[in-house]
Amino acid sequence: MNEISAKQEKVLAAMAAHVLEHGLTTASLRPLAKAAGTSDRMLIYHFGDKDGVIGALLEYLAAGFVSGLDMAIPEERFATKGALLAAVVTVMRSPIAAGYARVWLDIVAASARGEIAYAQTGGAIIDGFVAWVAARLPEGEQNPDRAARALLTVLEGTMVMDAVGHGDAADAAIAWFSGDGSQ
Amino acid sequence: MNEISAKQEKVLAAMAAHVLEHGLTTASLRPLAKAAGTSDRMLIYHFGDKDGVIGALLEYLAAGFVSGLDMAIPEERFATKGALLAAVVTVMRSPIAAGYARVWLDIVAASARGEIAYAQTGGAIIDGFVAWVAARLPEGEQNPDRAARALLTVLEGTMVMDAVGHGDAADAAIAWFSGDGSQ
DNA sequence: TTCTTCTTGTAGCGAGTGCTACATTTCCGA
DNA sequence: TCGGAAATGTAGCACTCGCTACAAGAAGAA
Repeated sequence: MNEISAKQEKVLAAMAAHVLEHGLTTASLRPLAKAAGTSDRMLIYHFGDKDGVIGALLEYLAAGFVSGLDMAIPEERFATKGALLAAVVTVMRSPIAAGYARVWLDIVAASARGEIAYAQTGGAIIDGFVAWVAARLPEGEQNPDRAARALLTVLEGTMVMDAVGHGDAADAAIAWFSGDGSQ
Repeated sequence: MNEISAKQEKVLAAMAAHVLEHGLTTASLRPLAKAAGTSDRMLIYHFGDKDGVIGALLEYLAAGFVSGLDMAIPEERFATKGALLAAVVTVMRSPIAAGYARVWLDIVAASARGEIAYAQTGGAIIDGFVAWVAARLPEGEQNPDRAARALLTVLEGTMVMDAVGHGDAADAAIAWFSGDGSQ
């Protein structure tokens, strides 16, 4: 359905790099076009309007994120839920993931503001992420879906805490999640 | 230090109401002024520049939030950490708190984007919140500060999940936090 | 009253926003 | 080689943004 030429792909890649550095919701057409070596005129021509540009960008970024995540953490079952969470948090804290974290929090804030396009994309990303986590949970988990969602919720919390400079709190949550909370 | 007249207070209250409905980072001077029955010219006059307006607004909103939270959940020790988390989540999901959740996620996203003023305010809010939670933790908690930070991290995760329409995942995390994760 | 200081309205500047009208070039099939 | 379609450049429109210059009223002190 979405036939994109090699040229389009290059444009998207360049814009994605710009967005990963500067944020998504603050991006405007002219800077985006400049980063991609084209003009706002051309972006509108190819994507219809700004929403089209943002939508394509979101799709591109989401795909890049999951492939990067798969690269960093191949599909294999972890010994404990805590180890899996710690591994994902480590990846999310790496410099190359920082841009994705920024964009993700932009999506979340826009969703909370009621922008349904963002909320839908955000929900879809979470759905994919739940499956991704469930496939890496220790074997014998009674309710993998439920466990994956709980783990993801804690992960989201750590991203928020990291964003406001409270990685210490995030660490406390990870440690607590890894133990049973009693220590 | 911050002497604010009754008139200023009214202006701030009106602007806060506007921000709670429409978001913080998307707010601009003219709509803000209109909501407060004044002019952009006057906002600059009283607060210096837009950063001054936003700063005063953040201060006002933070104060309103903690007083509302104290009202909803007075200072008393809960029987379990899970019960405390569930109580806070219930409050945060109430319609009157929705605006604060929106604003909070705006602050988080701006912090991630590197806007230090927001990051500092966000960090301070978390600090206050940690103390607030610690004071309500069950007695006999070995490390209240650590437990409070872990609880808060999970709470932040639930807010993110709620924002993107995955309250179900948040519920899973709450249930898991309340038990020991084995059920 | 007169003078000074505080407060407010009017108007506008320069920059940026998404988007469009119009003309031109480029390219590919007939 | 020609003709139509796709692609691109130039210029600009109507709007919003944060902020400011200037002047006029309001209020209080002398």
